[in-house]
Amino acid sequence: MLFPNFTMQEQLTRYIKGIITVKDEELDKILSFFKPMKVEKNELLVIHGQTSQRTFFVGNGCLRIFFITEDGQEVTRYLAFENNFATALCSFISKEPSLEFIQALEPTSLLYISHKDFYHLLEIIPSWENFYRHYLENAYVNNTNRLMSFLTLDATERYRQLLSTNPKIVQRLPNKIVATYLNISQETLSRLKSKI
Amino acid sequence: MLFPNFTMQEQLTRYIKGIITVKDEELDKILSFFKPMKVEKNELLVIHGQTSQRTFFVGNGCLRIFFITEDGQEVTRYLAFENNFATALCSFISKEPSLEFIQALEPTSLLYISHKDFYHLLEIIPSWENFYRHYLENAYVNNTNRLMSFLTLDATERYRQLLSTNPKIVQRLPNKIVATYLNISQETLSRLKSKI
DNA sequence: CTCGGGCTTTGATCTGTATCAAAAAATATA
DNA sequence: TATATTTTTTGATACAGATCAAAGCCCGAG
Repeated sequence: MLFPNFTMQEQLTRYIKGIITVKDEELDKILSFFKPMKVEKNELLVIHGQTSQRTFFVGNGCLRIFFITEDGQEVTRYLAFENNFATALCSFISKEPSLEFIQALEPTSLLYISHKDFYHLLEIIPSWENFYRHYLENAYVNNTNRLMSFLTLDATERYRQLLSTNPKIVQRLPNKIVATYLNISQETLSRLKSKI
Repeated sequence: MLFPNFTMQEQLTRYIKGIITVKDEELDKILSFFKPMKVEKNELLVIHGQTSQRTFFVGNGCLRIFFITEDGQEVTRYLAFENNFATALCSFISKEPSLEFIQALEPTSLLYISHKDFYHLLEIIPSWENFYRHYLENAYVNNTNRLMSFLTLDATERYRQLLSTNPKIVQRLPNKIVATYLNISQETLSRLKSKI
């Protein structure tokens, strides 16, 4: 392939333009800070305790953000398929070491930008502040919805909701992972799948 | 009292200056959009289904943001004491009707700004965008911590965590409310308080 | 001071979901 | 194709916390 990243840069362009209006030279500047990268299935991109220095944009494949509880249980906080960003956002914001891991669940090609470059863009490109605002707003709304789903729905209802709002997750990922996303045990997921 | 709002404006000034650097005339402009208001105990400020047109800054007293589940349970999403903002943020962001209520739990004096004016400030005062960014970042981090606490802690652990990070909530508010904040029944809260 | 209505506590019971264990099925490896 | 490994299913049991019910307590209104 002559231009292996052509498509991914385009995908990102489309994503950005869907949110903000930018001049072409600004867009070029923005894109110039995103580097392509390929990761294998199960590879870790951010390791617990490490300051998250990068934000990822998935071109193809899937990333999951998860953490591990005191008694060793994995909990999946976020799943990003193609054309989505994935960041250990809390650590990105606070600049504290990450409590979370980021892992590829499939062979994944992505673009990444460093923390430093991301903040640099905030300074040199006014509309990037706007982009970030929308990104934060969106992350906040998602998180709140997820919080509400845990506070108000039982396991079956959460699974039903996931099926209707995000069927890809159930279709593409193994039960094991889906269960950690719904915060139920594999056994319970298996049982309620057979009932629905 | 001659200047009943003097203190509250000062409180807000201190809050804003703790986050961003603003010129005095910018600050005056900002403050000019915040109007004072008093609400009685139990009074509702935002009603379910209403587009949230306001953001509140608590001068004195306490506001809670809550929603009601399908089977009629109240769930408290956020509690704001003095020197804190309270917004039905999802509805503020999406401009959709609010799924949440905002209610005073004590006689409360506050400053409010309309949605429209808030966005107007974003346009005319560049550092306000910065303020809002910090506000969003902070809201996001809080929400994520709360999400994690529900995913990883049992009732007793959540109560202990609340006691250590936010003792005011336990001290100032009736069990009933604390229970809806921890998402446990009053009976369970009563039982675990007696054990600790 | 006292009466009434809400809070809080205590007890008994029930239920959703976890956990443990093992079989069955699917997938990867040789 | 056979074998090893992982994932999913099924069954049995245990438990945290809900719900229902009733008694006790507190605090404000008159």
